[in-house]
Amino acid sequence: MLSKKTKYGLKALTYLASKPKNEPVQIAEIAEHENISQKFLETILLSLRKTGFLGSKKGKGGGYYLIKDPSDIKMTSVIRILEGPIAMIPCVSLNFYEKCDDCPDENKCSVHKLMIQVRDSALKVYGQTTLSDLIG
Amino acid sequence: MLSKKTKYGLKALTYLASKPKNEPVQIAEIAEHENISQKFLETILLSLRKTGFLGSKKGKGGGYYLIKDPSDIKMTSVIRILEGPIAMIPCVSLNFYEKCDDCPDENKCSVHKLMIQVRDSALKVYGQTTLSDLIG
DNA sequence: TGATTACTCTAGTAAACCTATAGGATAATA
DNA sequence: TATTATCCTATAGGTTTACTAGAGTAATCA
Repeated sequence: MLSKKTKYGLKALTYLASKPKNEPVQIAEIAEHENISQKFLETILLSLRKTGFLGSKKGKGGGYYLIKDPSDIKMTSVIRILEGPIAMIPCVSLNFYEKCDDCPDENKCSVHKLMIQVRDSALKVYGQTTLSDLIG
Repeated sequence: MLSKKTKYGLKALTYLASKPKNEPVQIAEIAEHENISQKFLETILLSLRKTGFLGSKKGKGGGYYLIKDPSDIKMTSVIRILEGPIAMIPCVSLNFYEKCDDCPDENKCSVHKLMIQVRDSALKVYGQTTLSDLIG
């Protein structure tokens, strides 16, 4: 399941992408337009800023804005930041790999085999989709 | 993330599929072979029996066995029983649809748009994979 | 019949995770 | 200096996950 965090984060990014570049948009405006709890959105936007997607400006006329061009923001990186691994199980994760306790041999594991295919199919979608594809 | 329940269930099904048909295999044997807590596996196999994948026999020489041919068991149905929806968000789920509270218009939602693609790509994998593809 | 075996079923629980919310600190602007 | 808006940490409260306990039921075999 996609967390609310990821969902809200994506919506906020899309909203920001629809605005003129480098024009700060206030949290309150995004929250209201997308029906998101403002306080919750604060923490989400903060993490998107710390990971290099957003810039911010404090004080009057401040807000958040996209740093990169929407067509340069791939879903793979957004999802990994907000949601975590794209793989459904750590033993097939490219960026968050972890061995299974119970598996003596990954290469013989049926779940492993299946989940590699699922991962690759998701990766294909996320890899060819950028923020600019989500607008409009 | 794939739950342990689904992972263990898939492993158990694969193990059963590798055995001669209609020969009951005890929970204890599956649990030991796949390194799964026996008590936990009990509840998983029970739910697979109740949903028509497995048959069971009580008493000495009893156990669980596959009812259908492995090539007739599609991953779509196994996953839906064990894990729940294949979609990552209820508003794009075919079998577990639910409207989002915050979305006034699904068709204009960027998350909706993206998640339909992800759902379809997962569905393609699960739809063309059967239990027999996972053996060996 | 009675002992053993093995599945059936209901509850309970500890830990982890999710979805916020609170409240003060910090910085920019006017 | 007053106002605006982000920054940051902590924590509350609910839900889900991953088991575990223990008693019940049915089948087999001596």
